[in-house]
Amino acid sequence: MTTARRPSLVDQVRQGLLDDLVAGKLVTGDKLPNEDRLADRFGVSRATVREAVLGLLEAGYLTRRHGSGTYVTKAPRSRHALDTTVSYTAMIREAGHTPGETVISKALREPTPFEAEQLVLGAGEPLLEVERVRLAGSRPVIYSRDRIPAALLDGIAQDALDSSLYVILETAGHPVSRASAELIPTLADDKLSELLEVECGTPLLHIDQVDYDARGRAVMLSLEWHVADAFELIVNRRASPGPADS
Amino acid sequence: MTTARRPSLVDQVRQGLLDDLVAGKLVTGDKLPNEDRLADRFGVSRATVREAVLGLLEAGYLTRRHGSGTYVTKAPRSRHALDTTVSYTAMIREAGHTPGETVISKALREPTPFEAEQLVLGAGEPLLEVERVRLAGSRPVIYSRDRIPAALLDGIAQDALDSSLYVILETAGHPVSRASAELIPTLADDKLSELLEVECGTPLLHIDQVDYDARGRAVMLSLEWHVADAFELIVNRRASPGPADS
DNA sequence: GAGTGGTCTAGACCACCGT
DNA sequence: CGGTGGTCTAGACCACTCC
Repeated sequence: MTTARRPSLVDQVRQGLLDDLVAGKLVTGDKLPNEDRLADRFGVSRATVREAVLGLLEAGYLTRRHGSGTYVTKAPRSRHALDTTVSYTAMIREAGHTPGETVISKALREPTPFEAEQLVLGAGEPLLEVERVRLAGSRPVIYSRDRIPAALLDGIAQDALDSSLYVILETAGHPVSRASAELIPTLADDKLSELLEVECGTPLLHIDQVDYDARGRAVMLSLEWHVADAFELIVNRRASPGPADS
Repeated sequence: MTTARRPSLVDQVRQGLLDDLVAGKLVTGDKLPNEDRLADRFGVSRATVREAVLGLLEAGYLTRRHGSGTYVTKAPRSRHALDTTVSYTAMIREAGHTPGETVISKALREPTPFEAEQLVLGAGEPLLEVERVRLAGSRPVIYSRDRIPAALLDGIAQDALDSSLYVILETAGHPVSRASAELIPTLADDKLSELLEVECGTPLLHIDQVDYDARGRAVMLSLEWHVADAFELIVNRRASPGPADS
C-alpha cells in the first residue's frame, strides 16, 4: 500500500454510505436521508457530509437533485474505464481474465529529439524503454512501449524494476497523477500482427499517452496498441460543468 | 446559452484567477498567493477560495502541494477532449475547421428489443432516429446514428428538432449529465466508406455511447464512426483517487 | 410552505514542507 | 520553526422542488 493513515471523517462517512450500498440497505432509486440527518448520524458537520457525498457523486453512485434529494444511481458505472484507471493488469482481471505480460525488451537508450523535449531531458540524459505484450490468459491483448527518464530511476533497486512502471514512478517520488491520451484507430502491420497474434490488417486501437506527476512534469511516454475485441474500452463522459469551462 | 444567472462567488474567484492565467500575470511554475491572501483579495472566505481553486485543479490549470503552495501547471490541458465535452460541433471548430452537418434521415420507428431495454421503453413506444454526417469544412469526419425515445420530445416544437440533440434533450427537461462510451477500432465497410468518403478498409474509431440525464435515466443511444486522422481524440485520465475507490 | 440541496462565512486546529 | 494547504465546525441564508 502507498497510503495508510487514519481515515479522515470525510472518508469515514463516504465508506459508511458505501457500506450501505454494497450491503443492499440502499438500492437503486432510493432516496438518502437529508444532509442534516446524515450529519447527525455520523456525528459530523453538514460540510463534511457534503464532501463525502461529492466523492460518491463523482464516482457515479449518487445523484443530487436540488430541492428534491439525493438518490442512488442506476449504477451504470463502468469500473476500470479509460478515464479513471491506469492499471491494465486490473482492467484485464476485471474483465475476467488472468493478466500476464511478456517483456520483449528493456534497455537504456538516447532519447529522440521529440522524446527529449516531451520529457524535458538534458543533453545526453538517457531514458529507459520497456517493450511489453500484455496477456489476458494466454492471449496477447496489448503491445506497449513505455519510456521513462533514467534519471528518475536512480535510487531504485534493480530488482524493483520488475514491478509496475506506475509503482516504480511512485517509489521514485513521481507518482502519476494524470495523463493525456490520444486515441487513434489503426491497422495491424507485420510486426504488430506477429506480436499480438492477429492477422495483418486487423483493426487496433492505438493510444499515444503522456503521464504527468503532481508537479505537472511529464514522467512517462507510452505507446500502446490494443486488440479491438479483447475487452471493452470505456470512457465515462461528463457534461461540461458550465460554470467552470468556457 | 442555457443557464444565465448571477455567477456565484466561487465562479467569480475562479474566473478572476483564470483571467490572471490568460493575461499572463500567472505563468507556468508560478506560485499563487496563499489561500488567506486570495480570500482577502477577492473579499471572500477561505472556503470559497478553496472551492474555486478545486475547480482549476480538476481542470488541470493548477497543482497543489501540501505544505508548499499552489502552482500553475505546465498547461498540458487538452480542451474539448472526449471525457469532458459532448458537442462535436465545438470540437470541430476548436480544431480550426468549419463545422457542418448533413442529415441523412430523421424518422420515428419501433425500437429493437435491445433499444427498448436500454431506453426503458414501454410496448409500442417509438423512438426518433437521426442519421447524420458531420463535416469539418467540406470533409466528412463523423457518421452518427442517434436514437431518442419519442415520448421525451412530446412538447417540443417541430422546428426545434433541427437544433442539437443535446439542446433538444435539455429543452425536454432531460439534459444529458453524463455518458458512457465504448471505443472500438474498426474498418470502413462499403456504406461507411461512401458516407465518409474514405476507402473501404480505412481504420475508423467506432463509439457506442449511452447518454444519461441527471436522474440516471438513459435518454439517448448513439453510434458514431470517426475518421481516424480528421482531428485528435483525446482522453484526459486521472489517477485513481485512492481514498474513494477500491 | 415545508423540505431539500446550494452557497457562504469566520474561525479553529492539524499535517506537511521548507529553511 | 514559520508558512502552507488539509480538515472540520456551527451556523446562516438562498434557490429549487414538490405537495
